Order: sequence, then structure tokens, then C-alpha cells
Amino acid sequence: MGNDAAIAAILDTVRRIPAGRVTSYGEVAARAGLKGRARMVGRVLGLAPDDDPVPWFRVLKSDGRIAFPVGSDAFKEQAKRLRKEGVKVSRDGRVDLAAFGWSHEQSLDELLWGSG
DNA sequence: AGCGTGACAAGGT
DNA sequence: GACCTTGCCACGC
Repeated sequence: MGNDAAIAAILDTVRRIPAGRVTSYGEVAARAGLKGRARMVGRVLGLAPDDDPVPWFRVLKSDGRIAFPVGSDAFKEQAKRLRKEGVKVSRDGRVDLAAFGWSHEQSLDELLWGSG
């Protein structure tokens, strides 16, 4: 897969992340057919222009933490946008992937109350 | 071409 | 948990 195709695949994948859910750079790469190229995902999101809006803030590190340094402007912006969609973000930028992760497809209610 | 750097990940100490 | 190493790859020098 060429570079342009890879970029398009990454952007498409990120646009498919549902509001109120998060995923990791690695998972985006894998779903885009670019397993092992998580670093490229971060790079592409960083370059993504405003003309081509993508929900970059729904992408976290594999451990569920925001990738930016705690306290940085980017960190605060990402936490703010996530919280606005109902995602719980701890002060140090942690998100519970079991509750809000994409393709867990399990609502927080189900998690708390149990499905059956 | 080589080397360092980076919005990463996985495995080990 | 904090680090370190290895694998990954695009970029700028």
C-alpha cells in the first residue's frame, strides 16, 4: 500500500470511531490494514488539516492514556473534547478502555449493571 | 546513505 | 508503576 492510500485509510478509519468511544493508534493502524504502523497514525493525525476534519481526539495510546504531555494545550483540548461526548478522563489523561473502547461494543450501563 | 526524532506498541526488568 | 529494548516507519538534516 502506497503512502497516499495509507493516509486515506487511516483518516477513513478514524472517522468511523463512534462519538463517545475511543481507540488506540495501534488499533487504527490495524483496522486500516497497516498493522505495526501505529506511529504513522499519530503523524497523519498531526498533519490532518482543518479542511479535512477527523475526530483525532478519540485516539489514545494502547494503555488508554492521552498521548500528549499532561497539562499541555493539546492534552487539555483532547480531554475537553472527550468529556464533552461523555467520555470519562482522569486528571492524568486516563480513559477506561473496557468502558469506552471501540469494538468493546459494551455500554457503560451494561458494564455496571451487567447484561444478564 | 546514516542518524536522530516522534500524537506508538509489546515485552522484559 | 517507571524504565529500557526492539520493532515499526516517515521526515528532516
